[in-house]
Amino acid sequence: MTKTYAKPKEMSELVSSQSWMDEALSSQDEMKEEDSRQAPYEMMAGLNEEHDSIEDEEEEEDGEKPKRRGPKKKKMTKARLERFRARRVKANARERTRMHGLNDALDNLRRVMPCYSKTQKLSKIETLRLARNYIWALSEVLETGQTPEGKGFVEMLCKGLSQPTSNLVAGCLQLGPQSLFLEKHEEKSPVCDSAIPSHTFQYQSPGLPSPPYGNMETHLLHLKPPTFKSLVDPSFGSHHPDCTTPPYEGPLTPPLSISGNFSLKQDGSPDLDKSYTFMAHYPSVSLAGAHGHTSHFQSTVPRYELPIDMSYESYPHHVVGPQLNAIFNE
DNA sequence: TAGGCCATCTGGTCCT
DNA sequence: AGGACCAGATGGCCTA
Repeated sequence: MTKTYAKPKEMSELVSSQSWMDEALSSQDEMKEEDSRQAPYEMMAGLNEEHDSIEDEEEEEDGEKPKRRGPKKKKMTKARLERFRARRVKANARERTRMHGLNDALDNLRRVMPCYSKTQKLSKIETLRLARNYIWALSEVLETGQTPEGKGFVEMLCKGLSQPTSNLVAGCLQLGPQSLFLEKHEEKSPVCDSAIPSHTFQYQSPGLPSPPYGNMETHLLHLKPPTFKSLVDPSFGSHHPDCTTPPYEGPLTPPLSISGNFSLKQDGSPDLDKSYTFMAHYPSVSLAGAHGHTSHFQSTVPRYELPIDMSYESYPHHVVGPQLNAIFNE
């Protein structure tokens, strides 16, 4: 489909022809800026210097244009044009930095989501939706004081998410999406119905995300082990000069095996050296410990029984984090 | 090839 | 005046 956007307002007026864009694009390779998508406007700063006035260009280009109302714009002298361009260049740089900071924050958010993959990032909108659902689901858990029941918890997380993201979440939480969605279909549950219509269900491998997220095997080839830190690591520092949100460097959950279970060392601790794909946070694990009873997660997911005791007490302290440890022990 | 997602540029608006 | 924020426009990349 051809996108039919209106023409940019001022750019076409500022510059009489498309030639500046062509020149700018052709000269992109020569640019020394870190960003190869550097501004065409910034690149064109040295172009069309023969024009002393923007208004001159407007008059030349479009004689049929209706006269603009209001006070007549100041004549754009060469000096004014220079200043304008300089301002624009600076503003563009600021805007880029600002957006990078925003993206960094989104990345940090992705890392604390129930599933996280460096290779297949959730889109921005899906990240926000999942975050909303996650907060909602955890709030429910806190309010009711009960551990999240596997399927119901995943259903809450999946509400309004796309099918691939829903499958990803379900896979990460070790709930077979197939069973989840088929059951949902049978139960006519409103949750996720719009997001994952049964007739479009294309799940291929139980417990694994569907395309475009690929499968565990392919991801396993590309992933590196995570750095486990506490969930509320005080050592957080900003890696971006303009990013006020400290980077989230990990807290993530132990690596999953292809079957979706943790890879364990001989001593029973998670094998952090093993490749992994998606990291799933298990609120049920932590909260089970917090409320002093064991997780129901295993019993609700018979096909993916966890090989270890998933109660908080058995969970490695360095994974959960001392801060949370203190909270849970309150 | 359509459509989704993204980065970037840009002008407008508000605030300091 | 200048910076932050925002939303529209645009083109690139990728996937089904």
